[in-house]
Amino acid sequence: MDKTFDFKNLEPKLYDLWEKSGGFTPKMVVGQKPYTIIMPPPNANASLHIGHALFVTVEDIMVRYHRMKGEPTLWLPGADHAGIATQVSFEKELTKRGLTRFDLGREEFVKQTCAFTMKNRATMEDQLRRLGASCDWTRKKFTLDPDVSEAVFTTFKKMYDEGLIYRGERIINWCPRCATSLSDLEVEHKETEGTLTYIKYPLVGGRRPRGSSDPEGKFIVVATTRPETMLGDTAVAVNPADKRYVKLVGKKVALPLTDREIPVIVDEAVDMRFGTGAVKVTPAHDPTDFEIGQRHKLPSIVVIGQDLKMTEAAGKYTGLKVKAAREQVLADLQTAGLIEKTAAHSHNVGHCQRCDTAVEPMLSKQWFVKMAPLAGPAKAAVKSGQIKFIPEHFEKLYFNWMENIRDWNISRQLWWGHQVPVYYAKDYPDKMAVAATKGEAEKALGGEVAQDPDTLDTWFSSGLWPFTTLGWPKVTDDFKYFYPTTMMETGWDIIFFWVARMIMLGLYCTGQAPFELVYMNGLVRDKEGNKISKSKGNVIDPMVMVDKYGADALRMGLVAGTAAGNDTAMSEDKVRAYRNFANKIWNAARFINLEVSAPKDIGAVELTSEDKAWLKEFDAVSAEVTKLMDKYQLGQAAEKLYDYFWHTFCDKCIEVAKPRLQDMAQKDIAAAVLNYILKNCLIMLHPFVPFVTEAVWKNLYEGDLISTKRSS
RNA sequence: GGACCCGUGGCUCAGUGGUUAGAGCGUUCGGUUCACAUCCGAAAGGUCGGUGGUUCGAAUCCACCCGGGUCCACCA
Repeated sequence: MDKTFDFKNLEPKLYDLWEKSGGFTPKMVVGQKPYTIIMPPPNANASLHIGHALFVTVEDIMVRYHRMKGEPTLWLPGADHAGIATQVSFEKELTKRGLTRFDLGREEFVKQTCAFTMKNRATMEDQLRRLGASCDWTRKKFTLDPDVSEAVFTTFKKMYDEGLIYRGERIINWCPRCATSLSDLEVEHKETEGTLTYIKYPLVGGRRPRGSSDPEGKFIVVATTRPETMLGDTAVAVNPADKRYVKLVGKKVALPLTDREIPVIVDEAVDMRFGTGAVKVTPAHDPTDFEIGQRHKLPSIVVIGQDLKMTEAAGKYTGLKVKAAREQVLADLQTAGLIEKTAAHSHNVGHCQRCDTAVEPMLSKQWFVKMAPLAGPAKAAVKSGQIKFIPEHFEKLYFNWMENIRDWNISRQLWWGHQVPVYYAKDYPDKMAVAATKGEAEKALGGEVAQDPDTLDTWFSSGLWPFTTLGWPKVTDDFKYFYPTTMMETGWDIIFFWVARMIMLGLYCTGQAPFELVYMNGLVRDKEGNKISKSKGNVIDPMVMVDKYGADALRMGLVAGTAAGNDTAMSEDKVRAYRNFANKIWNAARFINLEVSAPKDIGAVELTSEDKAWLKEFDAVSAEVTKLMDKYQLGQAAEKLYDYFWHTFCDKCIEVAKPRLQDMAQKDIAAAVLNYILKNCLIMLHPFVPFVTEAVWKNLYEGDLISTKRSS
């Protein structure tokens, strides 16, 4: 054996041996409960980052642990097309070439994005191998695989037929850069400095409102941060309890800059303490206003188009960009003497999660999933303990979201993703059919059809992932045997995006909760606890760590001493420390290999009381580690093993044994004990540091099956 | 506005009712290089944010307070 563990040379060889041996493919034993993890499919649009390395490590540890216990163990790998994320990322590439997606056209764009994705996917899969991921590559899946897509379309149709998916004209989040609608989750709110403008709306035949700030009594004053939307106002609302306005309710105001008159109405949603207590209602451009509009059957007037230009409904402002329209509206109001005052006002403005462009709330016809009927069973599954979260407190977060759930906008005007399975008759575009395949649509519509250009929210297919990967809706052997799965391991940041939806859709589609356990890993942060980001320049590339210190070292660095759900601080120092640990294992084994030949079984030698004490201590550690593993306290299990192996086994057992190994009378006994503990430590350590333990094992117990010499 | 998390040695964090509170990195002193990119031994360093309570016993449970962070949310 070499003086040090040559991870650079050995790790890839070992992985190759593992993969070729078929050991990652489980044997399905009838009657034996399998241990199953469906890997969260990494987005196939970039290399793996340190966060991926963490989840791979945690999952691989659990999978190796259960596999070694003799359970049929499946870890199914995959890749996600990652709709909007990939599209935005590829569009950035195009921008560098001075192109937009519209220059390419949809077909060519999809083709190129696909090539881009496949290239990234291959890289990503290699990186998983380098991290030691013992997943079953024979079962790998991609979210755009034909069978997965078919399952997605089938689900869409089923939900449509059962009234859970509907098409509706509602206020959605519109990203003007991506030119698509977004779900509420894909919008990030940012505190933005704005201006609150107080605008006077003249009363029609009005009487002086008591306490009004308007001395003439001819106006009702509203406050807004979006003056240009006034062109689409269809009412002014006040709180029913607001005494200041009680006499104005039911009256009309003349909407400035237009020739329309709009009513003054009452609605609970109005906050008396904000602004003047009177609010302009623009149902087409504000979510609250939309709801007020629904309650009062107000018309919706769209004055801002998807291109962020004023529509024809905006009269003389038609064609102006929103910002220009705002300035013009303000100027015109000023001229008319209708601006009472302005005030600085900071408020939250939604931004696109992917491209950071300010999102425009907009009335639009989109597809939605009705969430309330799905949320009920999903809440119950967690409440009843059918699904458990680790750590438990994330259940509160889950309930909190479930209880305030709103319908889910699932249609996107993107090009990369599953095209919605909605078809229109070519000759009669009003005739629509939802069908799992084009053939079915043609049958239903009796002739040629055109497919709706929209695509699905990428998280829709993700929500089906635990079972589409196993062949559902076909009742395959895999589905029967491995579903429901055992554990879903993922980051707490996608608990709503993904975990909640998998539970809802899993229960809906299969009638069973898709997994028993949700293990939340934390975020990997830098040494100072900062979020890792390219812009901060504190990125730790997992592959660089693997190159410098080995995958075992990186794995230990990621999990040792961390707890589920807690963010973990990562540093090169830490990885270096565990590189030394991997080497320590190697050298302890090397020492025993040098000093001991053909060790006897501990049952075949006369143990001293001291030997018995060593073995007893080992047994205690072994029991404790097992207990920790079963409770998913991996960080503690890793630390316990580290501490025991280094500071008890190496520092004490081996040191004390050194003189005994020179003593003919003691030699066999000492050798047997050392060998026994080493061998069992290797077994327990293997899930954490699979490479060095495997290399040692092969050298000591299987003969030198792999060369430990550096290849020239 | 609602909800959640955290506050433990210089730094980054484990530990969630029970004997002298732990690890990694860092610091100090000594030894060794005879398995180890070294390694070993020893040491310094914490009234576990504060106050009150429950308990035979609390870093660990409860209440309040202070400090830090995060998420959700339609105050225009």
